[in-house]
Amino acid sequence: MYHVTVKDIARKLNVAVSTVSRAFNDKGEIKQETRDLILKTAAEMGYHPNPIAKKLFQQRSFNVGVIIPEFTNSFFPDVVTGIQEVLFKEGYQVLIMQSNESAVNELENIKSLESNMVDGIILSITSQTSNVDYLKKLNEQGFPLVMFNRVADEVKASQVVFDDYKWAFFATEHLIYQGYKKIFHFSGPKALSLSRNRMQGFVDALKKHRIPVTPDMVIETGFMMADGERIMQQQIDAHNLPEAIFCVNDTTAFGAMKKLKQNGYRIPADVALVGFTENFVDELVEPQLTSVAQPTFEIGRTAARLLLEQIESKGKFTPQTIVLNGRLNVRESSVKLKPDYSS
Amino acid sequence: MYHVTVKDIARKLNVAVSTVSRAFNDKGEIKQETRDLILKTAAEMGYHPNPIAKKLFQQRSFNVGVIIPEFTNSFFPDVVTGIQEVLFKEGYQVLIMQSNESAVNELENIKSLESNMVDGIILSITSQTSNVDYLKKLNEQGFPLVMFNRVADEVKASQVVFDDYKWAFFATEHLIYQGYKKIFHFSGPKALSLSRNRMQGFVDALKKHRIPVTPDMVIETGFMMADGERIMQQQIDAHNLPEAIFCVNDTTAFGAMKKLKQNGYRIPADVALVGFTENFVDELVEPQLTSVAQPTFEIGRTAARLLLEQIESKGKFTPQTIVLNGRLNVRESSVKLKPDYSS
DNA sequence: TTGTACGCGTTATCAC
DNA sequence: GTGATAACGCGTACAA
Repeated sequence: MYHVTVKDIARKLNVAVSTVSRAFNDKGEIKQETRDLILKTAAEMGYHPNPIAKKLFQQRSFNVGVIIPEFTNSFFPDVVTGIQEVLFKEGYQVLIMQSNESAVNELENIKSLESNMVDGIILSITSQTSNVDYLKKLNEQGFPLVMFNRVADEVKASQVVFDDYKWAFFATEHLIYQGYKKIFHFSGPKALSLSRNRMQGFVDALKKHRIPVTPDMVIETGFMMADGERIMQQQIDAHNLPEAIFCVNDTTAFGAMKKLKQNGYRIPADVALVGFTENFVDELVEPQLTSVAQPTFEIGRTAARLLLEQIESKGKFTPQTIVLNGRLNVRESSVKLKPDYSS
Repeated sequence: MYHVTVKDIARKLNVAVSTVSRAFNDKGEIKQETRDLILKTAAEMGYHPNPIAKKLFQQRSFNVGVIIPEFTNSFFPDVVTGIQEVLFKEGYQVLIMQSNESAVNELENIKSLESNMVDGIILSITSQTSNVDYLKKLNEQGFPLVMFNRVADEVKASQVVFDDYKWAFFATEHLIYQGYKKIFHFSGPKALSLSRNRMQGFVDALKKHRIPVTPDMVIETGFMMADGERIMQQQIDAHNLPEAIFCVNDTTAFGAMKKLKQNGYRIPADVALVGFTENFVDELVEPQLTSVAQPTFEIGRTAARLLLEQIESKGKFTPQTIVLNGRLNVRESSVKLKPDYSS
C-alpha cells in the first residue's frame, strides 16, 4: 500500500512541495495554469492528501466521539444516524462507542476518545452512572461536550432533551381520560433525571385529577424488557394489579405485556398499557402499544449542530439546552373498550 | 486544550525527548530508575502520547472501518458489537459508517475510510450494490478486507457467512413436515448471493419432498417491512394465497403478518409464516414468529479476527471463508394446528 | 544508557 | 507566483 505524497508530485513536476500544497488549498495565490497542471497530475498519480498529517499539523482530528449506552433498541441508532448526517457533511468522522450501560466502560470510552484527540464528544449517560466528576472536569476545561436524553445536570454542558415531564403528564392524563383510576408507573432508574421527570409528570397528572398518589403506585423497574417482565410478574404474584400502567419505555412495556398475556390477562380490558419512546414494534405487537414518540433523528441532528457550534466558537461559548417536542401515538393497548351494545 | 508532549517532559527533567519516548516504548534499553522517574512525572503532568503523531510515524492508523447497510434492525448493531469487542481489545478504534442501502453511499464510505487510512474494512454490501470493481481493486492491492453475510463473491476476500442455503432448506422442510404443501417464498433482492442461496434452499427442499416448483412460488420482495406488506397485499388482491410462506427475513414476515391480519386471515390456520434472522420482536408479535437464528455477535467477532489476521500478516495472506452455524426457532406462526377434538 | 538528528506528510511563513 | 524551511509530536537509527 504505497501512498502518493505531495513530494512525489513536486518531484515529477519540478516544483516545490509548497506549490503543490497551494494548488490544493487554493486561496488564489497561485497561477491558474500551474494549479491546473498540478491537480491534473495529482489525479493521474492517484494522490490523496494524507488526513493524518493534516490532523497533526492542524492540531485537530476532525473526529467526534459518540457514546451511547446500547445499540439494540432503535432509539440510539436513530439518534446516531442524525448525528452522522450533520457531522459527515462538515467533514467530520464519527467514532461510535458503546458503554453497554456500564459506568466503567463509559469512563474508559471517554478517556479513549479523549486520547484519540476527538474534537468533541456527544453522549447519553448510562443508567448506572453516578459519578460525573470526569465529565465535569472535561467540560470545565472547555472541551466540547453535548449530552442528549440521558443527561447529567451537574455538568453544565449543552443538552438536547425531550420534555419528559410534559409527555409523561400527557400520557398519564390520556389514561385518566379513558376512565382508568388505579394507575401504576413502572419507572426507570431513579439516578437518571429522565426517569425522575417522567415519574413527576405521572404523579402530577394524577394530582391534577385528584387521584390520590400512594408510594406503591410507582415501582422502580429499569429499562430492559427483562425488568418489565420481572416486575410485572411480581405484581401478578402479589395480586396487586392496577387498571393501567404507564411504563418508562416501550421495552419494559413489552415485558409487562408478555407476562400479562402469559398469565391470561387481557390488554387493555384487564390492564391497559402505555409506553414511551416510540418503536417500530409498537404497531406489530398485539395489542398495538400506545407510546410517546420522540424525534430521534432530530435529537441527533440538533446535538451535532450544538457540538459544531462549540467546536468552532473557540473559547467563548455558553452551553444551551434545547428541548424538543414529541407526540402521543394512541393505539389499542390504552383505549378503554366501550360496553358493546350491539350484541 | 493544551496538550503535554514529550518535549515538555524532557525539558522539565533535563533529558532528551528520545529518552522520554524510550520510557514509554520500553524495550529494556533504558535505566530502570530514569524510566520510572519519567513515567511518574509524565503521569503528574497529565501526559498522553499523541495518537495522531504516532499514526503519522508508524504509517498505521489503528482504525478499522465498518460499513453496514442500516442500523434499524438489531442484526447489524449486534454484529458491530461483536466486531468492537474484539478490535477494541487489540487497541483499534472502530469507525462505523452507514450506507443506507445505497450503493453510492457505500462507495463514498469506502473512499472516505480509505483516505482516512483505516488499516482495514469490514463490510456487508447493500442490496443495491451491483458494481464491485472498486472493492475488487482494493482487495487485489492487498488491502485488508472482510465481508460478512451480504458478500460479493467476485471479490476474493475473507468472508464470514451463514449457511443460508442449508437453513433455508431446513426452514422450508419444517413447513413441509407440518403438512403444508402450497408454500411460497418471499425472496430478497436477487442481486445478493444471500437471497439466491436462501431461494435455492427453499426450492431444493420442495424438490426433495417431490413438491412441484413453479415460478410463481418465488416472489422477489426485498428486505423491508414495507416490501412484505406490499407483496402480501398483492397476493391477497390476486386471491393467490399459499398455505405457508417462507420469508427471506423477519422484517418482511412482519409486513406479511400485518397485511394478513388486516385482511382477516388467521396465522397459521390460513397462512403459516416463517422468517429468517432472529429478532427480539419474534416473541412479541402474535402469533410468535418462527425464525432462523444467526449467531450475530459471533459473526462480528469472527470477522474482526479475520481482519486482524490479514492486517498483521503483512503481505502473504490467503482469504478464508468461515461458515457459521445457526438454529431454527419454531414458534406459533408455523405450527400446524391439530384438529381440536376436545370441544 | 543516553543524546542528536532525521523523517513521517502536511501547511504556513517567510524570503525571493 | 513560487521556493525553501520550520513546525506539528512521535519513534528510531546512529553516535557518543
